[in-house]
Amino acid sequence: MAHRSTIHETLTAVFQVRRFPETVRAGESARDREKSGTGAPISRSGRAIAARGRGNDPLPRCGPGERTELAVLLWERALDPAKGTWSLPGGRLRENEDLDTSAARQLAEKVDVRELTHLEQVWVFSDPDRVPGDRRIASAYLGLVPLTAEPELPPDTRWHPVSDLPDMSFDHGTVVRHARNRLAAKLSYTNIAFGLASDTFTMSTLREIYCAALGYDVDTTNLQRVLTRRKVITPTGETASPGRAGGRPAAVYRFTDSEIRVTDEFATFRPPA
Amino acid sequence: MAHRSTIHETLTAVFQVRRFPETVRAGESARDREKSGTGAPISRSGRAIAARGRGNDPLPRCGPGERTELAVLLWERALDPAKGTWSLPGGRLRENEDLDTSAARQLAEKVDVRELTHLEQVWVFSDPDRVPGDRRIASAYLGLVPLTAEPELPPDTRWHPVSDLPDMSFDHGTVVRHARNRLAAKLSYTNIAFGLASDTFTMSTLREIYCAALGYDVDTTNLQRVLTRRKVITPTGETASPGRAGGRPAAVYRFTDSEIRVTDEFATFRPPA
DNA sequence: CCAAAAGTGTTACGATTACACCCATGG
DNA sequence: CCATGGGTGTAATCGTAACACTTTTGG
Repeated sequence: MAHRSTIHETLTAVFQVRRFPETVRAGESARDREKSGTGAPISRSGRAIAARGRGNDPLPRCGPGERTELAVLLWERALDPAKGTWSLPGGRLRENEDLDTSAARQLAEKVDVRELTHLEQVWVFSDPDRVPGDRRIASAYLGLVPLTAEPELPPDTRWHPVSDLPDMSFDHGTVVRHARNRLAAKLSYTNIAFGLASDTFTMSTLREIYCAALGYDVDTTNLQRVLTRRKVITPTGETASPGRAGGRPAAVYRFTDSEIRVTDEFATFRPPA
Repeated sequence: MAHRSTIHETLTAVFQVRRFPETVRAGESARDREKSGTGAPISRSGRAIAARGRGNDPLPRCGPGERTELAVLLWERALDPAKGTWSLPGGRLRENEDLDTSAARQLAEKVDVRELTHLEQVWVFSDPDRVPGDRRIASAYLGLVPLTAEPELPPDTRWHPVSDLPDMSFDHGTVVRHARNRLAAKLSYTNIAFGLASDTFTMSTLREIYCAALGYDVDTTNLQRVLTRRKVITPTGETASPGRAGGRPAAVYRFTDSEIRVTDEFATFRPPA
């Protein structure tokens, strides 16, 4: 039997809340989605992009034909093994770094790590045959990038909505699901959303973030009250001017801490009835 | 620079609810711990052992001078490095096993693994210098042994109350705390207590288990209602005869499942006010 | 003024905690 | 018949969900 070396790698599911063109759910509940859906894949209005390019609070409202969704960063394999499938960023652990350091370093090849607001260990995948060739033990990580960041990406790399993952390499799909579940759970009892939000934001922006990350609808009012009571968010005192549609100007908030913290050990958001 | 090989090991915190002689809360926190802490865990009354030796529901009431507590299995190092400190069972990962398998195999040297009712991954410790010599990346596990089990132990191995750990090797103390926190958290929203309870049991026994594992007092009445509503426990229909002190015979229950399961995603036990 | 967006207040509900009271048994 | 657990029922509490109503702004 040939000698097989064992290497240790990290794999990071980097999440960001983004807008995607409405997906065409072919075959099934097709028509409704189609109408505004298919046509506009690339066309995120220049204005929107410009507005988000800046550092702060660009109220990303859902335009028609767009959905705000949790996205994960993937790159497409140009070579075998698993050519053409999509993979999580990551790579081999070096001799003198710990896993956290390694995950951050590997990510630097794909995104500007200065944009990375949070990184945490999620799970270890150790099936001896999880990938062909040498054995690779994978430590899975969860990473977060804020709403307003628009990092440059290498040509093989793209954001994909987690609700509609492409053909994934090896067990990378499982990794994404694990990480997403972890994120959703932690939204309830920690301030982890700081990693997905921009420096300052309005409550409706924050609501969109929570909706996207949790996968269900959240009430703005209650979100505000809960997060304020727990001192997770703090009003800056400023207000944001409304869009051209009018409306009352929104109060601007920021996260009290920029590091993860358990804010209420016994808290649980629940999906709507 | 000398070449340093990297190996992957597992470390398992095996927990069992056990009775210990009451710690003497003497003058300060220093002396008391030393006295009964290190020395005494052997002197459990013969009767208690006999009663618990059998397979089912021996209502372990706290006698005077005894406390029911969560215990962790440790062995004492006879050799350097860290001679005389206490370690978690574990060891090196083999080429053709995954981490779960490895953890179970390593444990077989310390306890009868047939007694092991649950085993799950908790964390990875990867600091390049966490132990002297070759680099060891440690995957930490949580293991459970039921109340009634009284496994044979090797001479260097002993149960220690988690509230009073001895001098621990390397980062093993941190591992124990991590695992214990994980256990406490999962008691709220999963049926993980099946791993700590015997096949069948009365509510007051189960209460003791929850108290020991959570570290705070739990109301028997409410525990029964909550676990019944969630269908975590099922009445067997039998009753246990009361002790010589008299009292109404207790209903006997069993856990509905003998595998971990999320029973109520949004549940949280809270400590008493 | 009217529509749109944001914020306030109130109620409803679900789950858990706390506790008083009734039941069954041994001595 | 009484002390000792065990079990049942009910009230109190806490947090979040739901929603109607008021405020502020643009057209």
